[in-house]
Amino acid sequence: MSDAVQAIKRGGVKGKTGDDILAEVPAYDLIELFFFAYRDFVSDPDRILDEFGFGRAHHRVLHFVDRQPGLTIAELLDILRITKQSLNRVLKELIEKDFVTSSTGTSDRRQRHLQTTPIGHELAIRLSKLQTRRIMKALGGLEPDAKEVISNYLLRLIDPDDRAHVERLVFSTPSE
Amino acid sequence: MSDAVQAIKRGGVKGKTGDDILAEVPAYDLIELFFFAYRDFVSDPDRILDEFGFGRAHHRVLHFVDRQPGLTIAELLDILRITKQSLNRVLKELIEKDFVTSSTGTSDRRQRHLQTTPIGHELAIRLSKLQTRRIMKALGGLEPDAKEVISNYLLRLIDPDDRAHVERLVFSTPSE
DNA sequence: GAGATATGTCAACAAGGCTGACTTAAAACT
DNA sequence: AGTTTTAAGTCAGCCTTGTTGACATATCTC
Repeated sequence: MSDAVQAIKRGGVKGKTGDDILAEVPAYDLIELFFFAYRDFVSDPDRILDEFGFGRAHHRVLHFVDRQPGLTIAELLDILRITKQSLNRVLKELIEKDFVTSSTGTSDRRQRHLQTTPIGHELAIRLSKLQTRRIMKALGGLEPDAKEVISNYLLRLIDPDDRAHVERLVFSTPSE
Repeated sequence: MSDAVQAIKRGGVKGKTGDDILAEVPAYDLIELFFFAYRDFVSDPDRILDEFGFGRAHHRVLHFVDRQPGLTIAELLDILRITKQSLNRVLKELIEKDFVTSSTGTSDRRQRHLQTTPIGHELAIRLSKLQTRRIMKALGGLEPDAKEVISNYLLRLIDPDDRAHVERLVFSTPSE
C-alpha cells in the first residue's frame, strides 16, 4: 500500500474530509462491474465443461494442475482454499476420466504429484484460450499500458498476505 | 519461454498478426489474477452476512434491491440470471427477517416492487462500504486514470449484448 | 519405536443452483 | 365478455460444490 493511502486511513492528510473518505461513497460502479464481468468471464468454459460432465470445480483443479505440473495435493488445497474432501470428489472424477494423473512422490512417498494427461492438457488449453479471447478482446482498444494497470490492480485486490504467493504462482510459467 | 512470446504477452500485438495470435498464448496472468481477486473481493461480506444467517445469494439480492428501489421480480431475475425458484428462496428469507419489503404495483397490480427496509438498507450500505474499502485501497498508488481504465475494461469483459443494460444499471445512481 | 504429516475415505449436512408442474391474480387481446 | 398471456408464488425433487467430524494408511522425522 502507498504511504499516501496509509496516511489517509490513519488521520486524513487533507484534513476536514477525515479518515472515512475511502469508504464514504460506495464504489457501486466497480462493485457491480466486477460482479457482471466475473460472471461472464467464467461462463464461457461452462458450456464446454458440460459436454464432459464437469463443472467449475473441475475446471479450477484442471487449470492449476495443468499450469503447475507436479503439484501436490497440499499445494492445490492451498491454492483453491477448499477442504480435501471437496477436492477429492472432483479430483477423483478427473483421474477416473483420465484427465489428470496422480503419482507417488519420489523424495517423499507420502505426497502425490498431479499432472494433466494429454486430453486433460488439451481441455485445459482449450478453456484457457476461450477465456483469453474474451480478455484480449476487452483489452483491445484500451491504452497500451492497460494490461499493466489492470493486472496490478487485480493483484492489489488480493489479501496482502497472499499477494507474494499469488505473484509467484501467476508470473512463473513452467507450462509448455 | 521465448523472448518473442514474452513480447507478445507484454505488448498485446495488434494489426497484421490478426486475431489468432491473441488467443494463441493463454493470458494465464489475468485469468488467475481475476480468479484470486474476485475470491477475496467477495469474501469480505461473508463474515458479516454470517451473523445474520445470510449467504452470498442474499447479499446479491439485497444489494440490487437497495440500489434500485422499486425493482420488480422480473427485473431482479434478469439481473441475477437465476430462476425464480432460487430467487424466491432467498427473497422470502430477506422479507421474513424484515430486510426487504414487497409491495403490489399500482399501475400493474401483478407486479411486486421490492425495497430495502431501514435495517436492510443499513446492511447493504455496510457491505458496500466494506467492498469499497478494498477497491479503494487497491486503487491507491495507481495512476490517476486507473479507475477509468479498469471500469472500462470490466465493462468490455461483459457480453456485448448486455453491456448497454449493465451500463445503465451501474451508472445511474438513484440511491441516497 | 513414537509421533507427526500427507493423503484418502465414509457419512451427513447446507447453500444455492436447476427442472418441471401447477396455481392465482391481473392485464391484454379480440 | 371471454380467452389468452403475463407476473408472481409454490411444491417437489435433483445436482454441484462447499462444509464438519471421524477415522485409516503409509511414510517421514526425531
